[in-house]
Amino acid sequence: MPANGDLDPLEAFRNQVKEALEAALEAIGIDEEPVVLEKPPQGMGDLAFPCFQLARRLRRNPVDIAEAVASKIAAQGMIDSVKAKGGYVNLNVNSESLARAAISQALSAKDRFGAGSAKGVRVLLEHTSVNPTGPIHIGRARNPIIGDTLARIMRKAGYDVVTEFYVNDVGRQVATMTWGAKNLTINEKPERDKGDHRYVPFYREAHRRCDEEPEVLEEVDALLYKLEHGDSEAVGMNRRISETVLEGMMESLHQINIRIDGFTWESRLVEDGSVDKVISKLKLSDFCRESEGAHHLELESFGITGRDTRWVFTRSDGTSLYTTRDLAYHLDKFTRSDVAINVLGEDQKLGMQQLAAALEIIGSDRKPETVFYAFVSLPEGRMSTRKGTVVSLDDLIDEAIERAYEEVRKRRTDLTEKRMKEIARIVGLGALRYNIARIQAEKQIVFKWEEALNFEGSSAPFLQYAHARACSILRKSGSRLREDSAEICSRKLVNHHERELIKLVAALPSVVGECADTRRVHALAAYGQDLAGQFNQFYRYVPVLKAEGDTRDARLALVEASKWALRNTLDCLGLEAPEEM
RNA sequence: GGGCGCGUGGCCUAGCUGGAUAUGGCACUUGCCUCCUAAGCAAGCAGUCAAGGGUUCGAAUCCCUUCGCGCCCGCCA
Repeated sequence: MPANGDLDPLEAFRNQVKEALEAALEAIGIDEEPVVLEKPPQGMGDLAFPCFQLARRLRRNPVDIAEAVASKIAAQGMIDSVKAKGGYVNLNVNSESLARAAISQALSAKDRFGAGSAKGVRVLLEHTSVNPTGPIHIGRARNPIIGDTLARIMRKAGYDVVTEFYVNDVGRQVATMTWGAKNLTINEKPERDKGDHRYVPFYREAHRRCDEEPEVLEEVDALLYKLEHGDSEAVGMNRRISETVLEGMMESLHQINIRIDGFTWESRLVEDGSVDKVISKLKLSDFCRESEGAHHLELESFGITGRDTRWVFTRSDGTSLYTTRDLAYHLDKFTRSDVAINVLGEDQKLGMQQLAAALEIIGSDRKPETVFYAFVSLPEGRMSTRKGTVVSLDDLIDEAIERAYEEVRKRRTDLTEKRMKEIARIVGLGALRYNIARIQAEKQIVFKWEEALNFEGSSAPFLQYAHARACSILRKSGSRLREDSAEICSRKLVNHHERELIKLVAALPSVVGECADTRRVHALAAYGQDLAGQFNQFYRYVPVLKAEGDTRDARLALVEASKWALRNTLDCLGLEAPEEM
């Protein structure tokens, strides 16, 4: 039994099935066969044990084996029935005990329903970490959404999660921006009056001047050198500007319900000497080479391939590079966590491979885990700051709320303006997050407004609507849930719609645990859709308020349990659960 | 030149530790509001799972080749 077995009704069933299968296999003389279970297609049961592997090993017909195994399993506990079919042993869960377990847990755990027990594992989850030079655009917006959703899911599953943003305030890009802010006079107004947009015109112009005027480039280099050698004036100014930009970016993230627990400033790692320490260690390595004053590691033997297998970690003037500092950062992270996870764009894959090799070379036994995501592009191609084809997260947020407001107005005439605006915000921002979270991270996304702000079908409003419907029933019921809710549910909820809904509600803890362990956010979005869809069917076919006696009370309890399952799923996805819409 | 990832009905997508008729959604056609909010429900239409070969009793899933798309191979971050 896993630590949280008592909290997970489906897990309990799975364990009973495993035990029963092991005993049955032993009874027909088969030892040490790993029991692998799968989910059969609709209508064939709840769990299946395929006998084909076994058939090959024993040189026996899988159909016969399945029948022999099935005949040795008795219906008991949560196992309701066992049938052999075409080489599979299909098992059905006992609806009464599942209802009892799931309903009682959902009703008592409430907003904790779905949670796994504390694992005592410290997770440091780094996400977003974009350069503080300008606003976040949607090409990168997957990062905070995937990162925050994963953090929420892992927290729910019982990990101790701290999210962190690594602020790159040392490199050339930031130095370029700071140089621009200090030396240029620009009348062009930024797109928005917001910290992250403020220095964009300066940054853009400074960049252009660097390309065209060598002496500007030299000045930026000089500033970079000062920054890395602790010149207090340069460091102070750079820090102020970075902070302003960072604050603007955080405002945007707060709007989509994302808050980051901690920040590590890259400059700190330079100041406190940890970068120098890493550099000294690297220089002692057998893989280190020097060329014209710059140092690099020769990583060919670490499976790094391509035109260049060198990994440079100091420039000729002795200053460090981004990845060198990132190496120091990872060593720091390891002291504060048991598991370090990075959410990164797929362009960082080689960099992470090199980092892993460098970690090995300096004798670290730890490596970060990485969730890579592919970039979001526009129908006309890649987003480009220079071509001016970027869509900022701020634009997306505004558009989402605006479109949602139109939808609310179409449907509701009875609400106050304030209430409509509030619902529009919840629904619009939900749609935005859901549409990013629902897609497997490694798949490319071509951004289209009508998809990103979809309000029906596979979308946040679909889930939120089911939740609002549940709330509406509960609000109108005028009665309190009974103490013996779980018991009457197990007796009275007998029709197909009720039972299928219970199965999905019962699955929440397993789904959360699975998503957390595999670090896959999109699977929870898919579960949410199934759950909401099943609730909507129930809503359509099973009257609650018009039912009578125990049946009414049992159905009300199921609505309440469903409400918690929906709400907690929404919460893990970072979406708000409106009580009306 | 090399490496990594992706390629599933007109469009988006799940499944990818090999297994029973390939999951949902959008769009389209057709029903359902005197009934707990129709942002919903039901039915229909629609698939050579990029192509070819191989392994296997069995391949969307594993292996090889090819094609297409993305990303990377900086003393940038």
